[in-house]
Amino acid sequence: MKNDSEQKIEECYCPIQKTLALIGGKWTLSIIRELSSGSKRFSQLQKSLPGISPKTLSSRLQELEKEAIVAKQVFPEVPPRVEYSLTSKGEGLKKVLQDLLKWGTENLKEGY
Amino acid sequence: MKNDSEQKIEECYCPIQKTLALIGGKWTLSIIRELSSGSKRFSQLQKSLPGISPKTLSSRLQELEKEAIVAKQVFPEVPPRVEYSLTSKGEGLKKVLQDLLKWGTENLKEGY
DNA sequence: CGGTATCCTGGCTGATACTG
DNA sequence: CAGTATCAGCCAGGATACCG
Repeated sequence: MKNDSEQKIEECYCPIQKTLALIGGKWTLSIIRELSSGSKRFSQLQKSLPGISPKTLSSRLQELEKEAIVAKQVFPEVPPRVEYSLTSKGEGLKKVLQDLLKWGTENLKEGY
Repeated sequence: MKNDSEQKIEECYCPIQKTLALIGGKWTLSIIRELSSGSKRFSQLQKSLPGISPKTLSSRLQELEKEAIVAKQVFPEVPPRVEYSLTSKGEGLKKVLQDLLKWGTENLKEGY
């Protein structure tokens, strides 16, 4: 009763590695969490994530945008305004994160 | 219909980070995959994972053992024999990896 | 065989300054 | 405001040698 699903994993790990590489960055999950509650501007994200450098934030945002996890909307105003938000893919990713959270909570040793 | 599960993620990411840190190592998934098909010896793992250094293999194995993902069994023989295998926790982790694989396959851009 | 001890390197990240 | 450019530091991981 577990054979069907178990086979796949043993054959192909590449998409898993890619997914981990994508969400495994130091700040990536935090960024996704911040955007879970609605779209935010670059500077808002910076304030919400104490310690992140603009360079890192920019990089992570670009990666996530490239994979269509977050959407970037530019408002042609002065001063410039840019808003980032989760796409439906990003919402789907949250599902996976739930499972990760569940497993981690149930199986990881505490007390660090 | 999605509110209940989504809340948690926005409140606590620590176990997710820990889980990612645990399985995010360069070779960790491959090690788990190798052990999926049954217990293996240190040297067998080395052969199955071309390019891994004994130091790295040892480190990953220790981490996984520490979190009870893999079990280490020492046979007091000459020459020494040690076998590593997945524990039930490790099997449970495979479930999560399935979801990761599914999401990655469906949502990640191809062509690298 | 099954590791540990050392040394070393590349890439990610942080800090900071600067620009459109 | 929303980034990019530049430089420096840390650390996972690689190479290699050695040990019980």
